[in-house]
Amino acid sequence: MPIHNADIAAIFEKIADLLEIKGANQFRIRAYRNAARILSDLPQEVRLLVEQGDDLTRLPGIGDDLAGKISEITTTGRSNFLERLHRELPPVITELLKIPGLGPKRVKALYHNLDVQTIEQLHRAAKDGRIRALPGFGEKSELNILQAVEAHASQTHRFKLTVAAQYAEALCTFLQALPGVQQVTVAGSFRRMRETVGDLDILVSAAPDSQVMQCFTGYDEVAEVFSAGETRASVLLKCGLQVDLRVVAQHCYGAALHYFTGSKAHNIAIRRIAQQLGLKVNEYGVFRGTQRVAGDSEESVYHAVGLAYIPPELREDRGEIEAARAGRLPQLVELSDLHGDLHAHTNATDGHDSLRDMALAAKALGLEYLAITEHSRRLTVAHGLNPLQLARQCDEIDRLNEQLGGITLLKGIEVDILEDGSLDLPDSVLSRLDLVVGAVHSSFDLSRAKQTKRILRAMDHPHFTFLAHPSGRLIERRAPYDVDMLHIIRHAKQRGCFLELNAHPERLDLLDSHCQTAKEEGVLVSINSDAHSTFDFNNLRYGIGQARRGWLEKTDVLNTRPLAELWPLLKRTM
DNA sequence: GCCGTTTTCGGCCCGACTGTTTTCAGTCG
Repeated sequence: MPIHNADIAAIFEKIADLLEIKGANQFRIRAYRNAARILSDLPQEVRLLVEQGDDLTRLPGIGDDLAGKISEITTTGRSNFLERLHRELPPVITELLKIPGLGPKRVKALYHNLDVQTIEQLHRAAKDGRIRALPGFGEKSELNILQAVEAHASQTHRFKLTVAAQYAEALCTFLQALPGVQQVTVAGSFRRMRETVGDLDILVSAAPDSQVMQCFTGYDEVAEVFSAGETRASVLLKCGLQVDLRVVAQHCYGAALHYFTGSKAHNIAIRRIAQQLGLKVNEYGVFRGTQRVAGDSEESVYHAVGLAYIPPELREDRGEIEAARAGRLPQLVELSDLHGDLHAHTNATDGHDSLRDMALAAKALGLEYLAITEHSRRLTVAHGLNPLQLARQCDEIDRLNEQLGGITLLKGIEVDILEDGSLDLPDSVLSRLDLVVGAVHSSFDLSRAKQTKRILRAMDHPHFTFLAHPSGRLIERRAPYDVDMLHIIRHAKQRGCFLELNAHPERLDLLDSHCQTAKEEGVLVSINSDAHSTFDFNNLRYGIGQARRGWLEKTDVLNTRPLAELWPLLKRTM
């Protein structure tokens, strides 16, 4: 069974957890966590680098020791070091770190004094009143642990960006209307457009005498207040979403926004640079000694440490700081750059709205073209079209294009890629279309080799235009199928076809790291709504967010082209 | 455990809130 980057990252996280409980050097622990993050973000499988004999220490944060451990894990599937740690501490004990309020020191104390190893044992110890007697704990701590354990049973999960957006919008409207409130911004992973968010981080600037904190903790939707101080509060909404609020004075807004947007790794890197320059960065500003030299705006924070402004979507410590320093940050694609949408459905299959309504909605958004790409016959659950039905729709599109002004409908299909890599409709039918979108909707569990071969063969088809939702994952619901994405991207380059970034909030597929690879390999990405109703065009902004996280610029995106420039790109040359 | 335009050793981001404490450790973001 091949070892994936996520497997190695999980082992490193486990090692870091156990080292923390043991009380090891905090920087050693950080090195493991940092390496876990680097590996998770890496677009290529590190196992392949090991097989090729590449020097792993070229990766940031990986030195001789960790390179050796990575090689060991990829070849044996195990880590001697982790197993040695397991002999000192029970492996399950790291579960205890997931309980809010329990960190390494307290877990260690609970284990050594009360032999607590599992969450069940922790629950019993708290109920029996044994925890309050431990040094450093008290009655309040014991009660908090009991409540945290009981809440843990109901599992906190991450929220999809679109879902979080609904709660965020309502809360911002509420906060903005409070007396004394000047500015309100949702920061954190939401602002960085991560595909899911674990909590909402909201920044507010307000007059010193404002009652914003009290109003926030008293907000209708609040189920529980975890903490509430003068400048910071943390609550749980009834929907299960945690919200952290930070209030600062207006003149600190830029520094606070930078701090509260993260990511943590990005902030640490920035602060380290500041340190080298004899500066200190915190949420109140940039300081030289006691003198404040920047912090009104985020731009001023970056400039103070000698960098160009870095857009939030790039702030993951994945090379953006080096790029900013070298003056080669990308000019990220924007929603207004899109000239069209190349993936949409109508009520002819599983969509809700008519051809005409979809066209008018796209036109109202300012799009110049919209491709209609229904499912093909194989996908019976979606009422996929057979050749005759598709021909009729093509006729209808021709008629509509004569009537509609300001928008052009393109004739397409989202054709199933069958298990052997052939397409679900005959060439004679596909040849009439403006574009052919290939998609995998079945046999998700093929081996990596077979799944990759299936897709490569589909791309070889002379009419194939781009691969829809390339990884097939559904966020929080279905893992991506196992494919060699680098091979697929290179094959797309060779064949002159493209990849989709599907903007549906459940998909956001291509993944951001694969967008970067596509860009590096010179393969254009098409950012499409996969709209099944006129409302779904709203999803394009999430696709743009994902594309920006993947460093894509206007020129890297297929459908930023005006129609006149798109036509020749749709006609395959190879 | 990593890293270096000052370094191969000695550093490693910074502050708020809570609870158990009498001045601060632990946890979190």
